[in-house]
Parts: sequence; structure tokens; C-alpha cells
Amino acid sequence: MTFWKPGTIAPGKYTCISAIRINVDREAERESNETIVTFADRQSTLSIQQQRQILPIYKSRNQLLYLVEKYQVTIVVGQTGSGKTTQLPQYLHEAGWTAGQRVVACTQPRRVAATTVAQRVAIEMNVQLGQEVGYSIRFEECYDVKKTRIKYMTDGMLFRETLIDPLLSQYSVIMIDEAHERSLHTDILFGLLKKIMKKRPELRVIISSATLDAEAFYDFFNINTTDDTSKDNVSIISIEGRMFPVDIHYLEEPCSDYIEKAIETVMDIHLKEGTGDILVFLTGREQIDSAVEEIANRAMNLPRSAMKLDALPIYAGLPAEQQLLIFESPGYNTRKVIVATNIAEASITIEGISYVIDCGFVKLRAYNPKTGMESLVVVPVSKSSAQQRAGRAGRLKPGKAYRLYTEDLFRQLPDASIPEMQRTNLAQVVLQLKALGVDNILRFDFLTAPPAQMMIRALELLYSLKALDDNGKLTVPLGVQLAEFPVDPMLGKILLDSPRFGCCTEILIIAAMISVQNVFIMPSNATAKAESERRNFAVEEGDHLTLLNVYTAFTTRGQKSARWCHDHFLNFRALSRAFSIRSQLLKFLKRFNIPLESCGNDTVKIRKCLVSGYFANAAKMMPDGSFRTIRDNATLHIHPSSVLFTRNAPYVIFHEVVETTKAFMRDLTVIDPAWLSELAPHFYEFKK
DNA sequence: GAGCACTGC
Repeated sequence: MTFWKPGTIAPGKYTCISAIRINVDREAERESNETIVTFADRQSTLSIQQQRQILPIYKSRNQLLYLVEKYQVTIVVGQTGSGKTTQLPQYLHEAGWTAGQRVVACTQPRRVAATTVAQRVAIEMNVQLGQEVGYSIRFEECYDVKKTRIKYMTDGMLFRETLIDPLLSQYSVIMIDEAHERSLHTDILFGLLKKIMKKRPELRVIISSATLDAEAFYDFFNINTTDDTSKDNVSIISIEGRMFPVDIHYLEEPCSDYIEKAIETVMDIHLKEGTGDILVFLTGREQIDSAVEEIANRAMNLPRSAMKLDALPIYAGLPAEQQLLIFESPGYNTRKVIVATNIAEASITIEGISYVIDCGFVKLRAYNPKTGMESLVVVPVSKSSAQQRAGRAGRLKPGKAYRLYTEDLFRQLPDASIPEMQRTNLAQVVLQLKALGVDNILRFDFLTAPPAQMMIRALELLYSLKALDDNGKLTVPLGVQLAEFPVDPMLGKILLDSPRFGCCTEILIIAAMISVQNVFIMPSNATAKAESERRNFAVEEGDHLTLLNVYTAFTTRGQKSARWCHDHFLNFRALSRAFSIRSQLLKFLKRFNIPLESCGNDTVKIRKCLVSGYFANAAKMMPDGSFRTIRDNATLHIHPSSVLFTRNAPYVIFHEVVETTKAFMRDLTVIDPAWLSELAPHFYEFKK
């Protein structure tokens, strides 16, 4: 595992954040690690060119170049470690695809992947990062408009570029990497690229995927309607990977309690199997914390002859300093057990894992278009997910994977998870497609179309926000500006409406804070202390103003320091990110000529402004303490993380609903119901 | 009355 070294790649202004960011994933990262190892051991070092030539993909170099030349779309199926991400763009560059100021783009679903791959390729090409090879991710642009020939970027960034240059005219080849993950932006790009290729027949597209959805990609891009397959405009090529074999073990009988089974399996491996660390996949924080505690308990009763056992949790909500513990070497005669959420499936890679335990479930977001509610549900993993999890045991040497379900059950699992496009709120996507001139959203060419009802729900919301007119066209300037904003439309609306209430300064901070997660740290062993720290920031008006307080304290008293955050049980990473988001949103507001006024301590103005965007999310308290939405009388509850959880609040607006054990409202603010009829008369007709 | 998978602009 490598870490960002401040001063080496140091992207952007926020070196302090980069320095603690963990380095991740896949062949890109694997290769960059190997470089570090070989540089350290000069005697056995292969030259960089020799290293490139022993990669599995090297054997297919000429064939790949031939296919890209001949076919508009090439689908590259390659397992982890094939080298496709780092090599393919270089081959294209060497073969002349970047001549004449043209650029080869390669998208990644995650920021860190884009930066680490670009760094590795710059080393291989012996150029300075940001010159011939660059990257583009949110808040960090590291490329030269004139010089950069190979550009790695997040898929979201390439999508942004389509809003400025709809034909993506500077690119000769666009490679969509990790397409099997089916991220929202990757899926939108599929549809857009298909359109662009009709207008730019010379454009080449490469779809790279680790699994077997290649057929679906093929059918989507193939425009040959005849039976003569020689006229197809799409080709597929498969590249071997460079993984070590992983033995898969299944249960003979299904188990009823996979947490207990996981713990037993850990203890079993520890006593019976050879060296190597253990990675356990569970679904959420609560399960992970309790499993870690239980493993630690049982580890105390190990026989004296046995190695020690060190159990550590990892999930996204954990503060960075605790996340980093999993990369530390476990100490003499000790085996590490890392208990993880899905974060360890693709986002974080831990070296030294020889054993994987897969509970067979994952927590996923689902969206109910009928109610507009999102829920977090635990569902069985897909086959490709299970495969990816198992693969985590075979990175450096052969490993073993223990699936806590039967082989028969495995066969019944779906091949792939439901794409994000089909389980998310589409308001922002619809708005952006409208901005791209896709008037009939329902007829847009999706790889897999979201349910029509989800699109209709999104259109209704946009209409009620006045982002769309009666004909479904973007309104000017509101709809057009909302489409450009990198926030969801309701949040964008309160930013653009803030001048009416003279509270732009405050709304800007609230919008940035709402956009980040896990601001408050709640360690399971110091809950009371953390709660009391949080209460110091809490105000009776609700969570939005509490978040405003936290941010103000962070930038003034706290001087944006990690130490101060730690002392007050606040997540430094989250607050630093809010700081970046605030700066970015401010640039948009300036461009839109929105005056940056402060309303001082007038919370009524701020709360009214919130209502102007969130009027649809209003609820009324019932005598039993539960809530009913004003719009359709649905039952909701206050999330325990809200500062209003223990207070009386007759009327509230909320940022979102997350359904877990109940339907919980998150991020609430107390309002006066009269504001609803005042600010959203088109939405509410009150009977008195 | 009691709880927050993971990304991304």
C-alpha cells in the first residue's frame, strides 16, 4: 500500500487532504506499487520498457491497434492486472492517434484511480505529470490544454465536458474503463457517445470491462441491422489477467446468522491455515463494529502457541486516521483481520490479504419513485461482485475465499447488480440531458432504461421547481443555471433563490455542508462524549443551521485544523471537502451574477430560503411524535442523528428520506407552515 | 423514541 507523498504528485491546492488520502485500486495501483518495489531493489529491476512488455496486454498490442483502426467501438474484456488502463492509451499515443492536437481520454469511476493511473503513465513515458499525460477530476485539473495527449479523468468530468463541447471534438479515442461497474455517469456517457459517433464517424470508443456484460455492450453499440456480421461496427477482444488463483469454498448448508458464521470462520482460518491476512465483507457499520469487538474477545482466549489476532474495521464513515490503521503492519507474530463494507471491494485495496470471507450480502440504495423515498436495503450480492470480492485474496499470491452460502445459492445470484441509473433519483440527470438538447428524455438511448415512472417523478419535481416550463423545456435562466450547477436541483434552487432573502453567504455554506456526509464522528466507545460535543453546535432551528455553525467554527475558531476537528468529534476530511465544494459553488454564483449577501443572524430568512427549494419535502408532527408529509400524508420519523430528534417541531422541511428500519428524514429544519403557501402556492393549496 | 453501503460533478 502506498500513500500520497506530499510534494511528489501533490495535485491542486489541498495537499494536506491528498496526503492522507488512501491510494487505491486495481491494476493501476498494483502496477504503481510494483514500480516502487522494483525501484527499491535495483539489482532485480527491469527497465520500465521491459516491465511494460511483460504485461499480458502487450501480446495483443498489434491486434488492439488493428481493431481500433477498423472498428468504431472496441470492447476490451480484461481481468485485473492485464494492464489495459495504463497501456492501451500509450499504444494509441505511440500509433499516432494523438497527432494533430488530438487527445486520447480514459475515464475512471473514482477520483483516486484517475490520478494514480495518470501518475504511473507519466513515469512510464518519462514525462512530467500534467504535460503530455494529465488528469482531470473535480477540484483538481492537472493537464495542459496544448500539450496533454493522454488524459485520465473521472467519468463525471467527461460528462461535464459534454455540456461545454457536445461533440467532445478534441478527443480521437475515448476509453470508458471499468464499464461493468455501471456508474451513473458511465451509463449516460454510453448514450451520448452513441449519438456523438453518428456525427463523428472518425471517433473511436473503447469500452473496457472486467466481466461478461460484453455482449450487452456489443448489442448496444452495434448499428449493423443486416445479418452480415462482417458489417458490424463493434469488435470484442479478451485480454488475460494477471491474478493468482483463489480457491473458492462454499458452505454445505445455508447458515442463519452470517455474522456469527463469519467470526467462526475467522477463528478457524486463524488456527488452521497458513500466514496471510483475512478480509471479511459485511454490510454496514453496526455489524462491523460488533464483529470486530467479538473477534477481539475470542482472540483473548487463543491457545498460547497460536499467533495473535488483530481485528480492524473499515468503512467510509470512519475518520481517516482510523482508516489508515488497516494499512499498518500488524506487528510481530500477529495476523490482521479487516472487517469491511463494500468499500474494500473496489475502492480500497489492501495488500497482504490471503483469505476473503464473503457474507454474500451488500447494502444498496434503492429509490421508490412512487414516494420519492430512497432506502438502504440489504440484498444478496451479484455473481460479479462475489467474484470481485474473492479476487481480493489473490493479488500477490494464491489465496482462498470462503463464501458463507451454498454453491447452489451462488448459482441463483444475479450476474450483475442493478445499474445505478435504475435505482436513483434522476432529477439532476434529466436536467442535464435537457441541457444537452435531449428533449424527449423517455426516448433517450439508454443501455438499460430507468423505469418510466422514475423519469416522470423527476420531470414533475423539475416542473414544480420551475426549472422546466409547460412544454418541458428548460426555463431561462433558472433551468439552464440549475443544469450547470454541480448539486441536485433542490439544493441549486435555494442557492439561486438566496438573493430574494439576502442570505447567499449562509446558504452557500449550508449547501456545501449538505453535500458531504459523516460530518460528526460517533465512535462506538465514546458516544456520550461525541454527543455532548455535537450538542455544543446544535441550534433549535434544526440541522441546516447547526451545520452552518459547525462550518463557521471550523473556519474561524478551528482554523481548518485536523487537530481541532479531532478534539470536537468532527470529521476533518468531510469539512475540508465542504470547504472545496463551497469554493466551487461560489465560482458558479459569481458567474451567474448572484450577489453574495449575508443576513447575519436572521434565521427566518435562511429558513424561508430553504423552503423555497424544499417545499415538496415538508412534514407535520403528529401527537405520537411521528410525522406525516404534507403532500401525501406518508409516515416519516426523525432520524436519530438529527438535532431535532429529541425536540418538538410541529412543522419541518427535510433534505432527504432514508428508509432503513423506518422511513427517516435526514437534515431537518423547523418551519412556519404559512411559508409553504407563501413560497410555493403552486404546490400547496391550503384549506382553512 | 434510537441509527448512517459506495461513488461522482
